[in-house]
Amino acid sequence: MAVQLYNTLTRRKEPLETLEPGRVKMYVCGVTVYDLCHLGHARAAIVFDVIRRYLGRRGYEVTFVCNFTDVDDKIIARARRLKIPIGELTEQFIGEYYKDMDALGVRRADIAPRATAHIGEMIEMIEDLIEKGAAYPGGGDVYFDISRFPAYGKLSHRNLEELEAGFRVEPGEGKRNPLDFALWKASKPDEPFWESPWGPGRPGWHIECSVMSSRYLGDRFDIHGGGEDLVFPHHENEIAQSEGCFGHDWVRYWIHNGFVRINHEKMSKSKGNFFTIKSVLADTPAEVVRFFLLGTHYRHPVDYSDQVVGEAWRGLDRLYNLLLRLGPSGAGAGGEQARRMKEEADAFRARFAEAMDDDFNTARALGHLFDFARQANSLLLEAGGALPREAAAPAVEVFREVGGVLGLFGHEPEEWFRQARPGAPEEGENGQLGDTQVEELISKRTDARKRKDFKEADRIREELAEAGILLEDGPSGTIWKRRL
RNA sequence: GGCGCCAUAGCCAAGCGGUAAGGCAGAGGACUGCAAAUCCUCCACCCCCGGUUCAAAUCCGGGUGGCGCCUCCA
Repeated sequence: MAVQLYNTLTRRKEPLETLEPGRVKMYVCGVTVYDLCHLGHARAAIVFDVIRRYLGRRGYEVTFVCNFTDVDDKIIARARRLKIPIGELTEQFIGEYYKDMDALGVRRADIAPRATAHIGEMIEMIEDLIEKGAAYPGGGDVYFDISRFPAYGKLSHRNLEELEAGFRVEPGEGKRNPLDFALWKASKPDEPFWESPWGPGRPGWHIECSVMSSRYLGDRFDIHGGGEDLVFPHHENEIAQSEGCFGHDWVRYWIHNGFVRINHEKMSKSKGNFFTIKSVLADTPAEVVRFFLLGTHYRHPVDYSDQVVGEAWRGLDRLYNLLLRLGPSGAGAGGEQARRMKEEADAFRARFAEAMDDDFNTARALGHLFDFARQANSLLLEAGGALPREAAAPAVEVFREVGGVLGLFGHEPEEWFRQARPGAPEEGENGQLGDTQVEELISKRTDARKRKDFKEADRIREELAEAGILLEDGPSGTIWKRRL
């Protein structure tokens, strides 16, 4: 059974049939680097990161291209305000982008091209479009001629009449038709520019993706992705340019992710209702963010709130707790449990694949993961709380596998539970204890428990509790977690 | 105004014609020196009204309520 994926172009799920067997070429629109990234960028990055990882796991050789838009109005405006060259500004925010995405566990693209490094090719493509009669210069600008591309609107499923009806006419532009869009913009005084056959200027936004994708993936490729706000006009325009230039169908599958919302509204710069990735990661582990985001299907909106993230965190804890329990090797004869653990792990592996094959349904996949966790916990219980290493191995292994796809379970479970929780005493504050202090107290308590001095044992438990440390006595000793 | 998406338990969420996954929270029970963790049990007639069908949360029509795109936006 092939991977099924929802194609914005056809509004249907379709089986993935790649141009070349066993290979997937995908291009995802990256960010405009003039400011810090927010959670909306994080979702897009994580969604396509997971898609890419899954296809890789599924046996495809994936080539993943994700660009940086490093010249545009906002970049120019901001650089001017800061009185620095745009290159300095974009360099800085590309750096911040990588810090954020690395922190979120987003694997880097195979190729991350920058618009300004492909200006010459953009000019060539624009010239080509002019030659083909699909574009025309006007007053130092160059526009794409919508009337020459009858299929315009096929991605966003609109027709020209509808579009014209709602279009806001912008004055002072040399367009023949209000829907025509700029391929090249003449530069104003004091703006950065590149020389071109039409005079000094800079590329329009859309042309860069057509140029860079074809440069690295060829003039046809399999998957093009981005946030759903890019469907119109950005991706529609890309199609017009590319198909107008190449003279054939361009991209096979269009994938768009839904928005992150705050109080039911789209998170966006202009609304000002955004959280930067940095601010979120200041008090939430990256894996919690991933887990939270992957708990909703990628095409649906997700509402972000402290409450919901807290719930996700506790859910992830449950999974990590299983990993914790699978760690220490128990003595017991785990033959029967070992056999069943293997069965459960295999069954889960199959269900996970089934869910992911169905339009990358991570939410359903996580549901199966919790089912599996319950089964594994039951087996652990039957075995007296711990299993021999060989018996636990299939479970640990399948966790590794799905973790590798989802970008989860990258921590040692002990370490996971020892990270600071929000509201816990701050480092250096009264009551905050270091790991070694905690462990000393635990060993004192263990001695006390051996003497059946439960009063002293409970006193130590209480002391640690006040410092935000939770103790759990298990078959293989006492473990501790940092808790509120 | 045009086009489109969504509406499932206290909260989040899957579901794509065959009689409601999963998580969080809550209740009861088991286990435990205590506790936590874990396990078991319980907790939804799927926004409303019509229609199609042997059968609808799922399809069609009409409401109501959210949201998005049409302008830079992941």
